[in-house]
Amino acid sequence: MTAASTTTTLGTKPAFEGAPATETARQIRQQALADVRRELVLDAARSAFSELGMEKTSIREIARRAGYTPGAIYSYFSSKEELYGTLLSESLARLNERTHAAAKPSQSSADQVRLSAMAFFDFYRENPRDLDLGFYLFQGMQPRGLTPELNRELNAGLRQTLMPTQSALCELGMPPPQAVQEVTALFAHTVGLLLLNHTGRIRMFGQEAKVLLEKYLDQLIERAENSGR
Amino acid sequence: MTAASTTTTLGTKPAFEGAPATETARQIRQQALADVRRELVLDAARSAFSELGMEKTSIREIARRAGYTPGAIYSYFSSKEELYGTLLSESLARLNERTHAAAKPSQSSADQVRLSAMAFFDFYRENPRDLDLGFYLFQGMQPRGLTPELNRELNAGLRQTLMPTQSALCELGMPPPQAVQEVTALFAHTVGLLLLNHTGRIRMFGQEAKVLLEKYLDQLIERAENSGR
Amino acid sequence: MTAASTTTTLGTKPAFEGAPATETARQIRQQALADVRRELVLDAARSAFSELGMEKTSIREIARRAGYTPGAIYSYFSSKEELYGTLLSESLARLNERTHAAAKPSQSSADQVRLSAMAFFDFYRENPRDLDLGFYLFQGMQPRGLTPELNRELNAGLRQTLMPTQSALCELGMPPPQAVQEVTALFAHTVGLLLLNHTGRIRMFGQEAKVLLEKYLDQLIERAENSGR
Amino acid sequence: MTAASTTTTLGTKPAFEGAPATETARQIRQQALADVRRELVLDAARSAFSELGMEKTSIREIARRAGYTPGAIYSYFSSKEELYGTLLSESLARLNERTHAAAKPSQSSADQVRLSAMAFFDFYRENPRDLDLGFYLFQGMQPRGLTPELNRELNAGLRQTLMPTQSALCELGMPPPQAVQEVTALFAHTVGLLLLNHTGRIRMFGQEAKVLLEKYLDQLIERAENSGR
DNA sequence: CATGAATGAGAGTTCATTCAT
DNA sequence: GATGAATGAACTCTCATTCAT
Repeated sequence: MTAASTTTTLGTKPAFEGAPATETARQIRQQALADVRRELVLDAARSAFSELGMEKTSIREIARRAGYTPGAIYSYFSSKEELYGTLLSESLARLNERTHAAAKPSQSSADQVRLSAMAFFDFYRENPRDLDLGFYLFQGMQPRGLTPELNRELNAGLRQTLMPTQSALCELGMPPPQAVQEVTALFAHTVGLLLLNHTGRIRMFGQEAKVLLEKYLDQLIERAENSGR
Repeated sequence: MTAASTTTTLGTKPAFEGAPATETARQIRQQALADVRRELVLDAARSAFSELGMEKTSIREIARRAGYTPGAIYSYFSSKEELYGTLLSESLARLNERTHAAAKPSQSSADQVRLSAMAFFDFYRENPRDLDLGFYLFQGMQPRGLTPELNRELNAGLRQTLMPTQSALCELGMPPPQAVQEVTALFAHTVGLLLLNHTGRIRMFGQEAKVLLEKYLDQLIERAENSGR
Repeated sequence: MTAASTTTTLGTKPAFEGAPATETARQIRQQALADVRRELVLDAARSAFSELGMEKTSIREIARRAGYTPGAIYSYFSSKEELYGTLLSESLARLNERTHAAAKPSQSSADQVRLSAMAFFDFYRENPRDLDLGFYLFQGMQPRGLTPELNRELNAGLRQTLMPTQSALCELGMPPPQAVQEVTALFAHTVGLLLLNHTGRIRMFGQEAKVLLEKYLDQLIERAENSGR
Repeated sequence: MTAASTTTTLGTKPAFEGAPATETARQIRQQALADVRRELVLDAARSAFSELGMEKTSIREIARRAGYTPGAIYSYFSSKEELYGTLLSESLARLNERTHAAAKPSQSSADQVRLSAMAFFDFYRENPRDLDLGFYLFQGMQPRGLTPELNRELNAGLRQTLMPTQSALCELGMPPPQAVQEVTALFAHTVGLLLLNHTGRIRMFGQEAKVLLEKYLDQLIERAENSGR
């Protein structure tokens, strides 16, 4: 900016009346660059979280890892919470991809239930910081400092993530309303297991989270198969 | 001093043989007073937590609510973490009482399962901040700044809480190892539902946490009754 | 960014060859400014020390005098001890300059002993807070919170300071091992006198520190001159 | 106080017109007890200092070690500084005893110089915390918070401590004014060596404090013996 | 005389955020 | 867009001292 203005004769800002077409093209390029840099910040934030945890990660630390100074972060995110929100949004997108990729039409519906549910479980098991992120932002009744739009988007993303499992249950003969109910229960069950696992409490009982989830899925599939009759 | 004067008629100095006894009486009263004040601090902490959440609650805020200056808190708790630990410990004690009171020998074993499990659920549903407390302190692999002894004590307390349900399952004919497994799964399921409920995510699915838990318990009892055969 | 803009001729961005140079120039200016401000903080610290003494000087007080808020100090020094260490380091550098400047080759060796030793004495006599600083940081077996590197640096600086005197003693004919010993004793003697002077205890004896040091130096030079024979 | 009032019938305060003789006897006993307890506090302070150092020793810690609560300390000392002052006063008394005991009339005057000076050195070498105490209280121009009386008393005590050495120098034939001067210089030299030793700086030079002091004393005695001629 | 609860001031330090450049 | 200096409010915790009992 400062540097840029030194070479122009106007010294203030690029002329609007110049070549609009080029201007637009350049704007597009600029936007692309901005997106890349924004992603760079998000990468830095992710790496900081996964190494230091949610609480020890400061804007300073994220900036440092992104090769920026703290102030620069605010060019891309208007607050820490917004940055977190975006991070969660991307996390949900990756999760979504995993659960959808897990359930292929070539498999039996039972397998689709099992695999999509397991994909969900494995995602958070392998990336416990993504779990932290979700807990951090959804603590309390109103999600912290998230804009309502982002909140709705996150909710929709989460809902979407469970669709493969829900559809597969329907295909097994379960009536849609019951499928929704079962998917909700499955979601709760999975989250509970992940939490016990993540906090180490499951060792208290001498159990394995994955084994328990497998048992739960067996029973769920049995209920689905029986529901049709 | 105060105590001493109560036993003498002259009001100046205690009789020799009276002294030790009265001394003790005074100590007991003093201790009782101290306990009351300590409890007052804990009440302030609880109220702060429930209004502001765990992270926004500072020693300053707790002191303010207790009518103290920050330094005074350290007469009762040597650190913030110790205060939190005590709070969680008391929370678990209350929970323990609830689950044990819920399952009476006069009831059928099936009802004992249902009622003790529901007592657990209702406790946290009614006192969502107690849930926060547990999550706060058990975050990460090693509980934050808790002494290992307190950690063990808390683990034992939690384990104890689930015993009524576990015993009732055994009485229904379930082999002990399976009962432990089922209780673990039940614990996870309940925690998951509480979380969805607490964060409002369950509305997303148009479901009721309590209904889902009831369904889960029906299935659990059925499994228990069948396991004997 | 700046680099990217260098490819157009339209004047929105700086020319290729100009950018790096200006960039560097700006960095240099920025750095110079930063150095000035850092020195400002050190000045404030020095003034606070000299008025309030070492222990009553807090980061808050230093910030106040420097026209900063407490947090700003941490942009320049990562901790109170680092600030103190820097202060001591600069103090030693000034002292070093004085003792080296005092002993010129044109003088007789005896005068070099006298003048360099007196320079040491006068420096601390005129700047008693520099003495405090040294005592503060070198209290106890391991210097308080100083990094080992800084500690080594300080030790080396102190050692260096006494070299002019040591060399002059050798030139007077004193064997090096004895010169080291004598310089150590001289150092102790000087520090002792400074201390008595600084704490006012020397008045107790109705003596003058400088006179005593002069006598000591006369004897030392005599010993040096005799040691050759 | 309370105890005192127990013998009166008025129950409020001792009657002046009561039995003065008995009152006095009891008062004396009381005073003796008070002195013992005061000494107990001083012992606690000494032990705390020698284990924790001057800075980490708080009134709380001293009280704890004395078996008292913090408030009780103020029955014996009106402030922390007064406690320190008393401690230093006792320290000087012990030192005094040592230097006087070291120089016996049966020894040669030269030995009396050597032994009394060494007694001084050894005392502080063996009890480095007593050195800290002196430095702590005599820092800055005006001794911290000491009453002028105590200050004078301390000065006199210190002066007294060096008398055996001074007298012995006179006996060796040194004129009194020169003896005072030499004793002052010796004092400074010793303090300087103790300081270098205490802070570990003497290792920098590869020297031994005691050896240096012995050399200094040899020279001093030689000067004394020559001064008569 | 002794307690012990409480104060009040202050310590060092951290951090999201702002803003002139 | 980016810098980086700076703010301001917050944090946990310590301590000498006071005072009603």
